[in-house]
Amino acid sequence: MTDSDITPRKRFHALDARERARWLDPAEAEFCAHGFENASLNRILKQAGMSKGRSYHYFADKGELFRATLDRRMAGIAELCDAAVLAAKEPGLFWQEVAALGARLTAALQKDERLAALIRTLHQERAAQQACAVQLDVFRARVEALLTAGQAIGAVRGDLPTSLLVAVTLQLIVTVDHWFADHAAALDMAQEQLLSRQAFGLLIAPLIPPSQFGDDLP
Amino acid sequence: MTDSDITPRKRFHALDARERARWLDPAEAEFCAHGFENASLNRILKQAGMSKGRSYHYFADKGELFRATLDRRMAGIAELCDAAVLAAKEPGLFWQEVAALGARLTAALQKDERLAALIRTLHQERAAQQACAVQLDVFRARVEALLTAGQAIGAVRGDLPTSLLVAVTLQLIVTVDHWFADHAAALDMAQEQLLSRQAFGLLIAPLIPPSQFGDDLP
DNA sequence: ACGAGATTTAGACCAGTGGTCTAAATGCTC
DNA sequence: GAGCATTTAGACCACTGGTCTAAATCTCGT
Repeated sequence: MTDSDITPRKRFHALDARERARWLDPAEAEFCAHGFENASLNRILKQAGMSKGRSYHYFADKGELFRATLDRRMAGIAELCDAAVLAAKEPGLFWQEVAALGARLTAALQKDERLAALIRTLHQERAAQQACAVQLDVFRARVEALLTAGQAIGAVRGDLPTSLLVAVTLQLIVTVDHWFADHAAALDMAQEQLLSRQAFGLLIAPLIPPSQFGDDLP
Repeated sequence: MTDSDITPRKRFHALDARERARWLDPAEAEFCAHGFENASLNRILKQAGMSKGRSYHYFADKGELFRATLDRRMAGIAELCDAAVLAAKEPGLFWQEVAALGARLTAALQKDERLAALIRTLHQERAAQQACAVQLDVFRARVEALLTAGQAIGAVRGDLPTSLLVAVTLQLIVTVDHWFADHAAALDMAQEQLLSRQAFGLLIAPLIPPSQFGDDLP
């Protein structure tokens, strides 16, 4: 059989984990250190001792290598997102489950510095977002399902398009995360715990049905 | 006098408006069409009929050219931000002034498509943000002053660091703006007006003091 | 064990990037 | 018009991600 219908991605996937790490370890180091656009493919290749030809045999382009790097780190994250939150039948429980979910993800990111760096790159660079469009859509769909479930039981406001609420929520998550990353050094642990509890309120404030607070706005 | 203490920026500033436009018009077209990083300096130069040497005589680097482009478009925006909002003495009036300010800025951006494109680039590309760090800090300071004034009269929650509220507010502004830019085509004017009123509530929700709504959160 | 055919690999090469530098042209003043 | 500072053109640099060819290697039927 000719290789015309075998994508580089599949070829890479067929390699064993040991061999894949020979690519992904240097790539991850480079992407974490320089982000996506400023990462140099040539530098990665030199570091990994691989040639251009080999690279484009296994990865269609730079984006595919980034995606593979991210995929490896993301393994094990999916199982943190259990479905309990979708089953909640009243707002109090719903938000409690959301808070627990958020805490789990936050803890995972705090433990895995490399993953946090990759995700921050993904957040900051449009080119990286294009490279990972599929994964991002999956994540977006997850958040959308969550918000829709919240709307169904009246925990989330239903007077605005879901896509707008999703966009706002995603941005708020990364913004708050980013702020904590920037200011973590200046906080002791007690402060950080207190703040992150309050920051959770910040996150969900735009989602609360507007009738719940006094409408003294123009 | 030798030119060792004259910066490229000053040299460009000394040109008359007619001459400056010969640089800025092609630069603006390129930046609007391709963003910052993907804009090609060589293409701009070819378009403007200028040489490399001349370019680096007037602009230290690509970023300085982008900054000059943005500066020209931003002239006239500052006067839209009058100080009435800072003088408000009770929450209702404060939010009313904020809404008016937001409406003015939104209208300005809707009228000036090029400015909107440049600002969107500024929002999306880290490299552009670094090039315009000074202007961004000025804007951040403006928002911070506004929020501090709001906190002083109890219109804005005071239980979280101002810098966090500033970060969240800035991101929400661009996110909501972005959503509307993406979905404007699918909305008729009446829908858009209604939505943008509601979206304003979305914007300020994280800023409202938390005691104002029932704390049924974990 | 061998040779044909497919797969994998190395790395020269490409058009492009932002930025530097030299040397000529130009402008300005005495 | 001489002499000097400023301005200008564009060759050149190291580098980018990506393409392509030709050689090496591997696989497999005999």
